[in-house]
Amino acid sequence: MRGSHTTAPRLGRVTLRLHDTATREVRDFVPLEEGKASIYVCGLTVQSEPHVGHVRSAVNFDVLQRWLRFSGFDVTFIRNITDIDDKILIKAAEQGRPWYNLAYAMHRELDRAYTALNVAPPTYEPAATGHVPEMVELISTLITKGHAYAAADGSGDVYFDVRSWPSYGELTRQKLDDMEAAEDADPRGKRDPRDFALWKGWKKATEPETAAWPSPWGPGRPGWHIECSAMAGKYLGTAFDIHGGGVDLRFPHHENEQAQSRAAGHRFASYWMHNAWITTAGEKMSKSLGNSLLIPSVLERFRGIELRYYLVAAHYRSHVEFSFEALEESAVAFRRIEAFLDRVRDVVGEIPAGGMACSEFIEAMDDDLGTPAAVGAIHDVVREGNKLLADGDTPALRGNAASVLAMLDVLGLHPQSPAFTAGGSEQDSRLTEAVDALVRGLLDQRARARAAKDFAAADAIRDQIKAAGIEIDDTPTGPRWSLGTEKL
RNA sequence: GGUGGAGUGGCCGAGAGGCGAGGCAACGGACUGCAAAUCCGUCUACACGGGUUCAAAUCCCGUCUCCACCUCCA
Repeated sequence: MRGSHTTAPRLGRVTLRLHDTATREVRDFVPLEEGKASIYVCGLTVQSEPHVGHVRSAVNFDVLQRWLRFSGFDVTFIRNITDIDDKILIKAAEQGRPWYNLAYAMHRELDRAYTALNVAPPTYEPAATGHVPEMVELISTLITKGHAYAAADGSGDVYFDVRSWPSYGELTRQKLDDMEAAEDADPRGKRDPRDFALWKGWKKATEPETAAWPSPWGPGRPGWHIECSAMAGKYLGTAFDIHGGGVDLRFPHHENEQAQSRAAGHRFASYWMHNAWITTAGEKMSKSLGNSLLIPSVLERFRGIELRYYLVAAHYRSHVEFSFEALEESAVAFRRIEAFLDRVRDVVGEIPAGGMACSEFIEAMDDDLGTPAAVGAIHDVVREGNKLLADGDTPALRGNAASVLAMLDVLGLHPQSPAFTAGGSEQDSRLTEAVDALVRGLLDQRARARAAKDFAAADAIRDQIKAAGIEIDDTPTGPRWSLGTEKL
């Protein structure tokens, strides 16, 4: 079971397979440049507080990033922030504050959520508003090449001309003529109703001056799709390996991105990866959103590491029906792993770093990031470890636990990750020591009562400790205490 | 209308032609003063109807139900 592979780089051996939405196949991952992987993932539009669905995407692609690094790739990972768009402007206006104030506040909320879930920061996180010149340049290129035009109605809008790009629709295998034309949409200055905005002319009457940038077509702001094309081009070049995002972005966003970038002469992404939805009550979260699904609210009931485990235990391409019951079950399963590691630490001390991942885990991850099977493999190793613990085989146990830790780390679930231990202050550790001293005193009394076969007294002490929210486990090496999982 | 996806045991969730993922719950056993934890075992499921095959949850045909996207939702 254990150890035919190590954490050493596995360059030269192409073993990783990824599902490519464009071909709808699981294909060998062959990077453009040996040993390197470049990834662009669509981040969020910072218009409201992040909910569970938003962080799923981030966690899924964080696992991809970690797995590529573990596999020895030099990873460049770009995840953008869309900090200017219709909804931000509308919401900010409703709330009577500047749009950039709202966007920044939501961006900070998002960062907090990412941190709580141990989502590693990307190589760079470009914001749309910081890249308007690059977008203007790309739009100009498209106009020059005959794939875009300034609207004839004098609005200052610029549209991509879908009829000028024959392969439009290739990513989602749709034919232009089969697409439902938005019948209610006003044609504005479009040549075809399916043409999409690259640049939106400033609407003086309804939008603040701060939301308009200069351009050859007059003041305005970029369309959504062009942002990602421009930022991906700036940080990853005209060709890169993987483009990711949620399934809903396949069309129109990713289709449009690809059309724009290829029309401008870029090869763009080699692989497209899309994470599935997480719904509640059968509905997508944006529809059924109550406050309870916002990240800060979920984190009042579950730890970040538990929420992350829940998300990682499902395959990224599988639809997840979110429920607190399922999250609770998942948390219980994770605590089983954690409790094992705690018990091991009592026996062997600090578990060494650099453990080996088991081959089942590696095979699962190489197969399109098979995190469910990978998690299953971790549970198998934990079961082995529990036996070693019972047998008192300390040397084997050390390796076993190190393996568990290494695998957890790849999934971003290492319990000692700074993200999960942060907040522990000097005050907290003193508090822990104080509680430990008190509990130990009570446990000594209980031990004396048990030695005297006075089980009524012994159990009374255990109940008293339990009433304070502390669980007692009798182990071969003596009793140990831990904070109970039920909140008082 | 077009495109993509889903329906699995009490529950959550994998798998994608043969060799019973994993977890939770339940039950039986071991261990324990009793618990808890842990280990061993039990519970043999794949929406429906046909078909292909020595063998189908997995492939094919049909049916039903559900979901997402179709121009600024992760």
